[in-house]
Amino acid sequence: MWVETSVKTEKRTRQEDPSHCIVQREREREREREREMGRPPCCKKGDVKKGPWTPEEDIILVSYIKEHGPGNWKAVPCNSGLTRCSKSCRLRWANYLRPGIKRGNFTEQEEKLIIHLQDLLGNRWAAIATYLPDRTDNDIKNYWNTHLKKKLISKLDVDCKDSNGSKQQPICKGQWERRIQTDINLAKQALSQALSLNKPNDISETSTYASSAENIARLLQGWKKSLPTPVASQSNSGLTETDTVSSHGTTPTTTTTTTTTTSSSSSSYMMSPQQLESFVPELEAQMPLSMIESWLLDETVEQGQEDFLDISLNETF
DNA sequence: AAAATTTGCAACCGCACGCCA
DNA sequence: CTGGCGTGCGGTTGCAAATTT
Repeated sequence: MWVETSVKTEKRTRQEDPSHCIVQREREREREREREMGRPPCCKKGDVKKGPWTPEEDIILVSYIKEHGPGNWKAVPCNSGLTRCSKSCRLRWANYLRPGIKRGNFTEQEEKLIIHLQDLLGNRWAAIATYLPDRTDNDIKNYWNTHLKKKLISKLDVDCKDSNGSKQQPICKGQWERRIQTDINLAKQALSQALSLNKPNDISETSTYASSAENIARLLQGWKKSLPTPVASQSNSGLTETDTVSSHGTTPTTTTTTTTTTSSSSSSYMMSPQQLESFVPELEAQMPLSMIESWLLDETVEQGQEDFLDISLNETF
């Protein structure tokens, strides 16, 4: 769905709302002041194109990133010739163009996982997205808002009607115990992954891509492998195909794989590689690493990764 | 068949955070 | 220590497609 854009997006300004106009004017003034004070505006208004991206723009962006790697988004529009704001470029890359993105058709497993994680983490989509490495936070957020929310609401309605007269607790008893337990499990899982640095990635190849994005993303095939060195100052977006679930806490591998996270550790349940680096020695000081490892392994072997999910997921549904 | 309404989702906006000079 | 800057995140918007009337 590629549409001629700029004209349409002009309409996006919410001028109808008078209160909004006041706020808008206030902000304009603020920006003006900032400009006078020396702070350059993020993007020159007017020069920046908005609205849906065209395939041409996509190709420009992809080939630029192919050459320079993601990151330093500020420089992208200037150097690539795109008339887009740096933010827009980053977003387009992160949510649509970067390789390894799986789109549409959420599986039942994914659905359950999202519901479960949303229950645990709230609307921290970036954190949730780290558990679904081939999905973007935006996608998950949209899916939640459009599908899952309704699904859950109607489910709760049915539950309430079913349990006529009895306690109408949507979430069953002992939820906090289970929640805490699951939190612990999540933390353990993250740490476990962080500790098993040498384990090969077992993220299965994704098979479904958005058709248009797929074509463009294919331009990148081979690029990642041929990248001589990890690009300096990698941003968090992108490069997921080889990325593992890394984001929930694995430290960067020392292979040629560029490590990134789709989110910047906004979750308290997860640790950034930096955090882990400082956390692990700290922990190790308190107890030997082997102990931690065996503790983790014991637990995960006993339970199995899926078990902990199933338990709570089955309860969620 | 046309109009009205709903749905899905790409993209924007503003805020917050971390890094660095 | 502080402020500027770049980046990431979550909420929200609005367009196009799909569905209903």
